[in-house]
Amino acid sequence: MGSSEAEGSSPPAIAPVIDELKKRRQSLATLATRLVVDPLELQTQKLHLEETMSTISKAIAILECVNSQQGHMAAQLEYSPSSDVTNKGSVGKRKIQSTRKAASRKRGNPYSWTRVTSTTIEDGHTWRKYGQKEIFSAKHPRSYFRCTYKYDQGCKATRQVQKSEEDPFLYVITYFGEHTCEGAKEKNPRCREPCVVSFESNKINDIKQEIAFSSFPSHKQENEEEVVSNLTSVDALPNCLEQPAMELHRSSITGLEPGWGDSFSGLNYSINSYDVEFMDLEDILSFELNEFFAW
DNA sequence: ACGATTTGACCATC
DNA sequence: GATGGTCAAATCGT
Repeated sequence: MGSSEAEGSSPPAIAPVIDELKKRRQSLATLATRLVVDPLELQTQKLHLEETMSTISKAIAILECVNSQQGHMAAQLEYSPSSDVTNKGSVGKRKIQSTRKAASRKRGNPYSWTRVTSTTIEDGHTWRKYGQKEIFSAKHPRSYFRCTYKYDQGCKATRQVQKSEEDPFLYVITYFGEHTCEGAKEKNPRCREPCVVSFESNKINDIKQEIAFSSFPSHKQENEEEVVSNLTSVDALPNCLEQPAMELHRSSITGLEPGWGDSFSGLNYSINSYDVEFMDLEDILSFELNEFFAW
């Protein structure tokens, strides 16, 4: 069943996306040369245009690299939907074997995507922490979150947050399942689940951090580990404040040789199941460009 | 009082 | 048997 499907179904169509990105980069370049406005304004706009083009270039490079690995990766992208919630809402005591069985299948589930970020805040959804675990061979514990609307609306989305081994200031956030809930997204439908390509803005990030931490001035928890869980409550932050920049993290693109993405070492966004991400790329770009030109 | 978090226990998978 | 994911009672915060 699964094997024939893996062979027959074509992997995510990346080539068209690459072409589209190239076209947009070209049009941006053309546009940049035609900007005739207030010199002060021009400087800012050019700067942002260059940043945007730089981001697009990186995306193209990564996509091309991924594209070359597509055949190899296709087999790993088989979607294994979460088990049916036939016993959802059963809050009985311990005898819950069927639920456990279903939950444990998450291990190795390819239908996930990973994001590495300097904060754990704001992805447009509200999360409830349901566990934390010390992970063998990992320095930092892993926190487990489920969607706040899991029981209200049967939303199956979950995420795991863990401090990066390489950089303790970064958090590796792995998402599982898709949100089927309404509540969180209604706050800002623009805020899509995946991280977006947005204009770099350290200032915005600083503001976010400031808001995040000032929201819990008297919290008993002070070390960084605990901040991971605290920040989940900050999902109500202004949704217009997006992540500072989309970046890619080579380690989580499965099936690639170590070092393939060294040239992207400054990048900081990771993808496990990239099909989920690329579906949003067009929207992301058009949104950001519209946002920019609305400036 | 209520909702969120913590944490030890349970259980499936490897 | 080791490990990781989830549950749920206990605890905490507002």
